[in-house]
This record gives sequence, structure tokens and C-alpha cells, in this order.
Amino acid sequence: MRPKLTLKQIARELDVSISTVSKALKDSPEIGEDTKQKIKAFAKLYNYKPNNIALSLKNRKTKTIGIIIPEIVHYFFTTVISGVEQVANEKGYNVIVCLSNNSFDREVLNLDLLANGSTDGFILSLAKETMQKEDYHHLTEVINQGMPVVLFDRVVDEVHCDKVIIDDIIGAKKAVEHLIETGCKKIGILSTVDYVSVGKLRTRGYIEALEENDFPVDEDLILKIEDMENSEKEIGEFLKTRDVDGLFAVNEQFAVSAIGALRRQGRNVPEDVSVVGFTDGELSKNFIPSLTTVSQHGTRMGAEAAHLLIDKLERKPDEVESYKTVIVETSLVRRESTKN
Amino acid sequence: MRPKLTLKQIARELDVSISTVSKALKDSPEIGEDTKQKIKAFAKLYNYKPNNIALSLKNRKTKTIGIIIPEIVHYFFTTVISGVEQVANEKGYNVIVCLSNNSFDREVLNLDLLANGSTDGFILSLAKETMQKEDYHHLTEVINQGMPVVLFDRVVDEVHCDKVIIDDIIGAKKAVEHLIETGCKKIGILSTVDYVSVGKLRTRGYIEALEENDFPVDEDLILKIEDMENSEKEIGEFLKTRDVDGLFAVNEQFAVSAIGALRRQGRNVPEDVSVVGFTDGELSKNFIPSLTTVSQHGTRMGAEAAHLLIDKLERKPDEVESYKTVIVETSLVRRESTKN
DNA sequence: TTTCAACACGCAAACGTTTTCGGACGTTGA
DNA sequence: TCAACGTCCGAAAACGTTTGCGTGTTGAAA
Repeated sequence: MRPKLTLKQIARELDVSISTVSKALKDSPEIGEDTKQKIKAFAKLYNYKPNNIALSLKNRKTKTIGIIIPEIVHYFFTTVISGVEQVANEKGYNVIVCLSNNSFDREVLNLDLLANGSTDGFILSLAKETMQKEDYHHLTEVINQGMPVVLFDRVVDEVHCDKVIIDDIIGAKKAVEHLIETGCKKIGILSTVDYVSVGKLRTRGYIEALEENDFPVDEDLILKIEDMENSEKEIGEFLKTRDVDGLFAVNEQFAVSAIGALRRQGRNVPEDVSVVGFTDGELSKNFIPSLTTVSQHGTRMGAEAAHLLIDKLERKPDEVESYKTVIVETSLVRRESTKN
Repeated sequence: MRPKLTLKQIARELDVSISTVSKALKDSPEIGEDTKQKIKAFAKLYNYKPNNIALSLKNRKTKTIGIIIPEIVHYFFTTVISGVEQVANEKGYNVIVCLSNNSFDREVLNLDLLANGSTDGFILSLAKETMQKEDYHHLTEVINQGMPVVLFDRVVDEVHCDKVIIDDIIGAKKAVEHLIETGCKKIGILSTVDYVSVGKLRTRGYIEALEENDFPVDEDLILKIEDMENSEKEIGEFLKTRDVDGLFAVNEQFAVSAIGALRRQGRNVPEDVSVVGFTDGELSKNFIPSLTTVSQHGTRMGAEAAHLLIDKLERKPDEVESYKTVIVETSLVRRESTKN
């Protein structure tokens, strides 16, 4: 076992000073050609690599960005991470991932931890609990300390920072309009309770689409699900008494649950009922019938977020502060769960 | 914007020395009660938190563990991350995630980067390309420098370190035996090329199960897929000319592709053909019919890996070196894609 | 009054870098 | 012969901590 090589050891070995070694390795003109060669050769031979921690301390930046998400076992978030990782890597940054598990406390904990030198900035999507409590002091505090933060997906007006979102309303409208275009007359929605902002917004899009097309808005066709655990049962009950021919689900899960329930009730998709989901994940692609869905392009969102953050990080200190909100367009992916 | 508070600033503000502040905050008996109170109050008021980077440098450990996986948009890996994260957090460690994208070069790059001070140890699953090249010098080097490494899932004998695996052979046997028990007579397998170790092992398990039950092993019923992109088509072709009544797929993807292809050919699952998958992901749970599958318990694997790693990290230096391989048991989850 | 322990605190080194500054030495030109 | 200059290198500070040790002050015991 041979521990890591340091400048000091090279210096001692070659009988020069530490600063000489440092300069030589950086190809400084201050150092004579032959000394440089000698030092470089030695460093290469023993595979010297500078210690990142020491560099971070000196430079007061770590070249790593923290990403905090509510849960990782979730296709959308993994695509976002993937997007972040990609551009971060291109720009020489590392990515450190933390999970809030939708808990406010864990979100605060992780943020605090990473804010103390471990990262240069954050990309995060708020925990459900945080949005319920409407407590964002941990974020504003971090921002106040000069740390750039980019919020994505689950964002909130109260926090002033860059944001990356999709237009949930427009996305939902696309879905519902597609149902209308393909001949559905009575369209229901499977949504979440309102404090989940995406649920609220997508419900609004659903309503707007109906209104703009002179469809009646029937509260009885709107299901707002709170308990994710029992969503399947709840959806089944709901559908049993609703004579819809079109269904917009605000996520994949709800969509497949609905299809299952419908099938059990002897109703076929898409012949009897067309179904559109939201989020283009593994399920949508592989389900039978495959799901027509609104794709959020998580990878692109992640990439955008990373760009925003890195721009802030590498901005000259005298540039004026300004916060952007980039909206990543959604797109409707037509598959088998709707009539074409 | 108020930048982070340091010991030095507190010291200046309160007109004491840096060391006094440090000791006071650590409740050292060296410091007088009133001074302590004064310092603590001040620190609390301005929310002082020690700088992690400085601590890392001083202690020569970072309290973070690196996890390098081939891809993140993959249910199994996310569950593993989740497991690692959980126990890491309990023990006060952070997790930094890197993606190799199945590329050897990226694996080396990430490892090198993180090895230079950013992490105390690694948990990783080898990139496909790495296993093809059979080049593991980057790992042995890191291990030689005294960094603990835990390999999981895609492991390899050549690297000496702790490992967490499932018994692919036994898992596959469970699957095939279940097919046999439920009355299948002619059982095929959808596998991968042999250099993907899991494919190879699961194929072996398939063969062993057949032999032990006095079933003939028919090479013609074994499909080894190389090109994941076109797996769906390949599976369709394969099934068209095989009159199987049982099918073991080495992953979820293959299983659902098979079911789709069978259905298109007018064959029902599980009535005409029973299908068992491997990996208990979103797909398996939600597909219709839901998939009988061999669960790998990714979360548990991640947790085990984290424990192994942290044990090594916190081991007294004089303890003897020893490498464990823990085998996480798989379990068969019976669902609708097989007859009961 | 002297001596000494106990107490309270500061100094300085260390972790591994980078970088500014200055010093030693040799060469050049007048 | 000597100043001026160039070349090559080292000392030291800095980033933010922790910690062993030294030191000054106090009060009490002798």
C-alpha cells in the first residue's frame, strides 16, 4: 500500500523546494528546462495528481455541484440527473446527489451539509413536505451566502433564483386537446391534491383546454388523489361510476392504473376509453398498449439547469444579478393508448 | 450577500484567538465558562458551521463515498443508490454519484477524479466496456493507495476487494424451477452475450435447472442478445419459430418485449406461454399482466455495500485486511405472467 | 513575601496547494 | 571593476480547521 504522492514528497525526493515542484508541473517559465523535465518525469512516473481538497480550499471552490431531489427511484428524476451529469462533466464539474425523500428536515440537513464548502451551487427540486410547509428559509439563506441555486420541476415563486420548469398548463392542454381531436366527448382527469403544484397546474390546463373547446367542465370527472399508496384502488372506484371516453392522467402511474382498472371493467383502451399520461418513462414505452404521453424531457431540463448554474458560477463578480426561468417545452408522444 | 462565517472572523469580532474560538465551540475545558458562552452565542446567532473542505484537509478524510455506476436511468441502480444513501446518511457520510455510461474511459476518469481527495472510498459496478477489455488497473491502483472499494452486481474476480452480489445462478434456477413446477415443458431463455457476466451466469442457472430436472437443454431455445437497441425485433424473430411454453428473460425489458411479441403472434401469457423476468422494477409491477420476476433487492445490496465500505473506512489501521463477498438472496415474486 | 498550582488563553504547526516576492548567482556592457 | 540585469529558485503567506504546548495571570498556601 503506497499512499498518495504529494508535492512535498516530490520536493524532498528531488531535493528542490515545494514551490519549484508546483511551478515545474505547471510549466512555469520561472523554472529551468532541465529541472522541469526532471520533475515532470518523476511526477509522471509515480503518477502524481494534485489533491482536490487542498485545491478546493485554496481556490475557495470545489468544482462540484449538488443536486437534491425528493426521490431517486423515479424515472423523471434520473433523467434529470443524467442531463445534469452530462453537462457538468463537460465543464469539469462533479455531481453530488442527495435525497430528501420528500422530507423537509432531510432537505434542510442535506442543504446545510453541502453548503458548508462541499459544493459550489445547487440544483434542486423541492420536497413535497417543503411545499406544504411553505418554508423556504433554508434556500434563501444559502442564496444569501452567495451560492447559486437552480430550482427545477417543483419550484416556487417565493424563492428568487434561476428555475427550469415545463409549462404544465400547456402540456396538459396538449394532452386534452389530443383527446378532443381524436374524438373524445367526455374527458376525465386523474390528478393529485392541489398542494402538489404540478397536479394543480395540470388540472388547470385540463380545465382551460375544455373551456377553450366549449366542453363543459364537470367537477365529477376530476379525481384528486392524495394517497399514492392506494391510488390504484381509488382510481378503480372512480372509474366504475364514470362514463368517460377520454382520460388524462397527470403521471404514468395513474395512467397504467387506470388502464388496468378499465380493462377489469371490460372497457378497452383505446377503443372505449383513450388515455394520455404525463412523463415519458419506461412504463409508457413498454406498457401494452404503449402510452400516449406528454414528455417532459428530463434530460434536457437537467442540462438546462446545469448550464444556468455553471453560468452563474463562472460569471465575473461584477456582472449584474439576474434570474432566468427557462421553460422546457413538452411534447406529446403519440402511442397506442389513444386513437390516432 | 453575506459570505460564510469563519473561525477567524469570529475571533476578530470577539477579540480572542482563533484557537480559543475553536476550542470554545468544541466545549473544551481549557476555555473559561463565560468566554465559552459568549463565543457559542455569537456562533449560534450568526449560524456558524465549520467548513467541510478545511476539515477534510485536516483530517485527511472527506466523509463522502463515491458511487460509480454504468447508468442511472435504470431502476435497479437507482434502488442501489437509494440503499447506499440511506445507510451512508445514517453514518454521517455523503454520497457522490458518477456515471460511467458503460464507457471504460469515463470510468477511469471518474475514478481518478474522485480518488484525489474527493472521497474516502468507492462503491461501484463495472462498465460493460471495462468487462470487455478486462482492464482493471485503475481499480487495483486505487485500492493500492489504500482506498477501500466495494464492487457490486457487475463484479470480477481479478479485483481484490469487498463485493456484494446476488447469486445469479440460484436466482435463475428459481425462475426456471418455477416454470417447471407450473407445468412448462419447453422452456426458452432470453439472455445477453456472455461477456455480460450476469447474462452468462443466469444462462448457466437456466441450464443447471433444466439438467437437474431432467429436461433436455436445447441450444436452439437460447437467445443471446447483443444489441440492446434492437432487442425487441430480435426477440420477435426468435419467438416466431420457437414453440416454447415457458420463457425466462434475464431482465425486465426482454420479458415485456417477449410478451408483446407473443401477443402479436396470438399467443397468450400466461395461458400459452409463461414468462419470468429478472429485476423487480416499475415495469414488472405495473405491466399487464404483471410480471413474475426474480427480485434482486437493490436497496438491500446498496445498504450492504455501504456497510462494508464504512466498516473498512472506520476500521482501526492495525486490523488485518480481509475481503468479504456478501451474497444477497434473490426472491421470486409471483405475479400474473406465470400460471400459479 | 515568595512559591506554585490551576486556570484561561494564545502561538504555531499541520493538512496540500498556489503564488507573490525577493534572493543568489552568473553574465554582460561600459 | 563594478553596476545592471537575467535566470533560476526558495521562503512564506494564504485557504479554514484542530491541537499540543507554552505562557501569563490569579489566588492561595507556605
